[in-house]
Amino acid sequence: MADARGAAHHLRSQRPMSIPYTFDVDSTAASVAERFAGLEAGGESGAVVSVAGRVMLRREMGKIVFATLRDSSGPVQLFAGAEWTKEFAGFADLSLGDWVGVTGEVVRTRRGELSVKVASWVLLAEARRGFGDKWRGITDVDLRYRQRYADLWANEDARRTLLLRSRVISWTRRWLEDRGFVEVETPMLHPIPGGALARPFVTHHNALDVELYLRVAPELYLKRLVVGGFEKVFEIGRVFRNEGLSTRHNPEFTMLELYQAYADYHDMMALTEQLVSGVAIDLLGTTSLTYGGRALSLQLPWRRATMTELIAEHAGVDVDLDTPLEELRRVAASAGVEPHPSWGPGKLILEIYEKTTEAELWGPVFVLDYPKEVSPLARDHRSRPGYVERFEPIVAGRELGNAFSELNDPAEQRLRFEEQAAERAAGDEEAMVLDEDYLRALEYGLPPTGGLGLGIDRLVMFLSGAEAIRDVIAFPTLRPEQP
RNA sequence: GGGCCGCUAGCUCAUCGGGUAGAGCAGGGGACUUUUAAUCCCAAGGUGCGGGGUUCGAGCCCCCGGCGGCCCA
Repeated sequence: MADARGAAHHLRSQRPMSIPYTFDVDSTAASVAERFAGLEAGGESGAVVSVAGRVMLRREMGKIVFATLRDSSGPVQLFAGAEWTKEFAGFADLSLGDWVGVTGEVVRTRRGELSVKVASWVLLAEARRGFGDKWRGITDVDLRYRQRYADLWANEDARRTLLLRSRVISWTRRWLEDRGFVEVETPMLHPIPGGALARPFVTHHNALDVELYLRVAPELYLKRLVVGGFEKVFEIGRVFRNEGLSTRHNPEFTMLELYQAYADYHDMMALTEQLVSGVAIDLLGTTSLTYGGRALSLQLPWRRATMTELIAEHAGVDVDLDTPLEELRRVAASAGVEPHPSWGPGKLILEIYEKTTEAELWGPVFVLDYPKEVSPLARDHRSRPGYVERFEPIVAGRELGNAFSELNDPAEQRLRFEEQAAERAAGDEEAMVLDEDYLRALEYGLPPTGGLGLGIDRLVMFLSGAEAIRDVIAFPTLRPEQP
């Protein structure tokens, strides 16, 4: 047990003190600050409060001790003195990180700091490990994510970001419900992975003895619900994609997907820009953001431009589906793409777009009209043969989502699935698998429907200024710690 | 997968032409009745990521591996 002893070496010794099961809190740090904002320096309010939280700083000066307590609302100073604080010596012995409950009068010190003058206090939990450098916090990136519980206390930004995430999700939910959308929950365990071009995680159900897949998207189930009569549905939930980790990718992330009957992708664009600019206005008070040191305006309306137009703008080449394959391959290759022989013009154009254009698109822009070849679930464009009515909203060079006028013709959907099967056979592990039950659902009749998927993590990223997806996820996926 | 950078006390970081390591904070002891990262004194704290090699001697140089970061694919 040499290791255990070594690891425990820096742990503080346990103090014999009984920990109560509850503590009656009647005020938060923020409420104290608000309620007694008018108290003058040296003033005594006469009001007694009970607060609880963690000791963040301590200033000990003999017969008196100042401490900074923080609860989830913020900091407040504690002011203890040998003459008025029960068990003063114990209070003076508190360590940074200890949880305490405190009762006392709200006063303002001579130096003007609003304080709770500790009459009595109780230890609620002992911090047997320190929270790192009290000024610099924890900066080791790996340590921050592995020990998020410590990071969240040590780094205010980390807390603020997760709080914003919570507000974004709750705001979105309310906003959609106000517009008549109904929240639903669909399976996370899929017998057939579908709804996105991505590699799934595989798992096994023992009782049924079948392979199941963690969902890569809820899409196909949500559209089944539209078939079943839910005209406006949405789901906010986790999806899982078996891909690498990066600043922008976590294997599990949160998607908003919504479907609206009788609507098309133009309606989805309007909804997207209203939702995103609305959440910014309501939660941040502005549509003028800064991301990565660069201004980002979410002001409406957002630009709408086709993929081929944008490629022409950014890569200086005119490409289209009737461009000779050889030329598309040449353009792709000169953009640094290694064209696979099985790729048709649509896939080549998409690759060219992703390589030359996407990252250059800063300000919100709807990239319209994707090649049918790469969009197996989107409906044919009403006037551009070979394209579908699909768009991706791009913000700060990243795709924020994906939307289309949904393909609702079961025969056409079957053809698309068969093309996917061919690509899968050709080695594309991200290609979709034919889903007979989904086709059966379409045969019952899916009305014209607009669908949208929005990446909540990415939305929170640019609203919060976080440059890594890990910052907006409480517990991002990490390589397991070595024992 | 490739390139670059990093890994030293619980945390944040130093050190040197190769001579087996130092500070701040935290934690421990002490002083101090209005502090704001309080201050001051004392003591303690290290398998320098792991393994090889070169060398009289390696935290430092070389090789292999591990983990992490950034960039690229």
